[in-house]
Amino acid sequence: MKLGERKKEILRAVIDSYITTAEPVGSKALVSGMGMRLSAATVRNEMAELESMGFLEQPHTSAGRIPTPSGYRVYVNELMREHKLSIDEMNTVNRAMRKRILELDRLLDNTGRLVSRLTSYPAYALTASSGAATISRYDFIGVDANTFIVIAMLGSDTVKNKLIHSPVQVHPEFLTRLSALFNANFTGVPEESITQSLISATERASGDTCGVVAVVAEFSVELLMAAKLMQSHVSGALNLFDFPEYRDIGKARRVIGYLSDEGRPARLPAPARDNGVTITIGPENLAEELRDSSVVVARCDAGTDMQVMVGVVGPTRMDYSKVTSRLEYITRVLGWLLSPGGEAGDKQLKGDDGIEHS
Amino acid sequence: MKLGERKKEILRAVIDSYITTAEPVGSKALVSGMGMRLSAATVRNEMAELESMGFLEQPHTSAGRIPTPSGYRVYVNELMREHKLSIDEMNTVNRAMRKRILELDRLLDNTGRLVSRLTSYPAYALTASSGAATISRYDFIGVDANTFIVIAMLGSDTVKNKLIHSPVQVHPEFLTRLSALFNANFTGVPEESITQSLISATERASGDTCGVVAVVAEFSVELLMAAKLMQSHVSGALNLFDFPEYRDIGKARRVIGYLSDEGRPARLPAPARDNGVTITIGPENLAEELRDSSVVVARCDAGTDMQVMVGVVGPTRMDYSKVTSRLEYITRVLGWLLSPGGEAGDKQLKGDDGIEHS
DNA sequence: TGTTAGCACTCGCGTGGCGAGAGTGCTAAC
DNA sequence: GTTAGCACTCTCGCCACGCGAGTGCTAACA
Repeated sequence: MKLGERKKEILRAVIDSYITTAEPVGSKALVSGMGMRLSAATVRNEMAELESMGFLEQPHTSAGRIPTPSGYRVYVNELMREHKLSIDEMNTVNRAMRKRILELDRLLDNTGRLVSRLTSYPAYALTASSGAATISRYDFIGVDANTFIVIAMLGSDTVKNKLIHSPVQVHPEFLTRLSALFNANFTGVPEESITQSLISATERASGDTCGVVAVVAEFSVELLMAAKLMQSHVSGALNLFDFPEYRDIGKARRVIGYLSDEGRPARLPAPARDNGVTITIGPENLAEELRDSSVVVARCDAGTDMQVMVGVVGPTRMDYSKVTSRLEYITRVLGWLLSPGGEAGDKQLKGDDGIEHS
Repeated sequence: MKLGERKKEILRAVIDSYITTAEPVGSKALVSGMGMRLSAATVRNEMAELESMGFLEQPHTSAGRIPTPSGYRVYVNELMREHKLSIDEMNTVNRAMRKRILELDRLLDNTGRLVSRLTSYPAYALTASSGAATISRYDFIGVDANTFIVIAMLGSDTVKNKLIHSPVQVHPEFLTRLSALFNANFTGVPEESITQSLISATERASGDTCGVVAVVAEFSVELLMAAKLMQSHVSGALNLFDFPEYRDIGKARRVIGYLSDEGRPARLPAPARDNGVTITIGPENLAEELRDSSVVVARCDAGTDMQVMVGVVGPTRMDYSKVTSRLEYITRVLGWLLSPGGEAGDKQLKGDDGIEHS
């Protein structure tokens, strides 16, 4: 099913126009709007053929044409013009990302916000890791007689803390003992290894009689579960309402609900390799809720067993070109920041001149 | 403007019915639906009078009546029947709150979620503190040669951490020096006292040549700003779409946008005293964006100079009675948890039998 | 005097017909 | 292979119409 040069041009013009206006585009509008050197009648014939090939369709007889999902498919695969980021936009990204945020989840949150601001579509960011997450170290800090802080580091990029009151006094030596025990027995183990018997043993060994050990263990399990759940950070959800295709509240609701619902992100599309971008158009989506939306998602790898996905959802007539280029740039920057020598990436952005030094 | 007993009963019946159906209620529907022992004609006369008093209005001639804001006002002030929480609901609250979360912002987040689940309206939670927030202690933990964690405690209930990579090696002695300097000079001071000259002095005193001090100082400022901003945690925003009055997307958007927008919460209503509940109906709201929504907000005090506000927004025909009772109960529990001897509150909930032991 | 039944009236809402406009497909000419 | 012309189709906005819910008024009743 090879398309002739002229058909390609017309298909591209139709999609470009539909992307910006959301109105079915007719032959007349096409020749006048675009700088077409063909007559409307010829364009009509071509459009009729594109329709029979399944790339265009008419909402009803005697209306203009709109692209079908397969139409968008060939558009993103071969027709789409590459969109360049302006210097301004690059600077925005660089400035936003240069804040040296090292904690993964805060970083993802920020990235999502940035993406949704830059694309004006709702955005999400989430991590997937092939290996099970484990806690790499514990620290205990006494605050006052009854209060202490436990700090747990997850892998090499996430630090979480919790403030704990104890019904009885906590002595510094008790905290030292806790620290030794947790660092010896709770680090490097997956969530399911934190069993009741391990907790009881630790309670005995530390001399804890009032459940402090249990609280710390519960906190640890919570962290490990959260890491496994691939929580997604959604931002700019309200942007969805700017698009006429989501005037229908139910539709918008389902999409936003789906994205925010934890656990669900499992069924979002994901690119196969580092720096890859995947575009999933309407019915290509696995999730029922996204069947009439499109998803563009970029991946960047951090270390050997963790991947970050940054994605955007919108109507099928999404501006694929603009979104793709921005996602690509942002995940590239994210990759620099997350690469083992994170500071190297940091240096890349120092310039603030928008010129890419890679 | 004293209302007769019968007028009160009719006004209450109209509002009760309108709250559940969102349809204008006519005289006939009233006498048949409710167990009225009066005839429709009499009710009609009374309703006409209530209308001339400004408590009811007709969307158009020959439609039923709907309550006006002043109608709701007298309803909440004197007509509303007290709603009792069921044992089940109390248990839900107790179980959800009993998790011993001590960090304020996580607690607020959870509370908001709980409220929106229990009321089916969007909920928000935020803190206001009369005194300026300050950092009460710093801790520095070395992770590896180039990496360390800084932990800052805000007041007595918030702990935040940040992972920092340094371009040069950080020695344990350097961290000790940082700790001493920050605990001496950065604790107990408001955000505006963290000046460039203080930072420079600290850099010199610590021997920092690569901006690590600046990063920690910036982190501190960020925390203090966030504490001052009264960030609000909004949950269940999507619930708004269940109400026909928010079918109009623009309206729903404005309300949700207003709540989520940081900084804005300043203009939300707030009760004057601990455990108080304030109901603000439609045009009574200061914020333009809330002029046709109602807000119910409960306050509970934690310590001497911090207040927590938990609120709910919805259409003016909100179920004030249900919402008020739930907010009251939840903030009471929150108050126990936040009271200086937080564990006392914890004990109140131990029973899980829903019986209130206070 | 307060309450009730009856009745004419009002007005929003949903339905159906109508005309305008946009866009198409087909055919014939270039 | 391309273009101009023309009849046809279908949506959308507009308007008139009738239904029904609900009212206000009046007169009769306890």
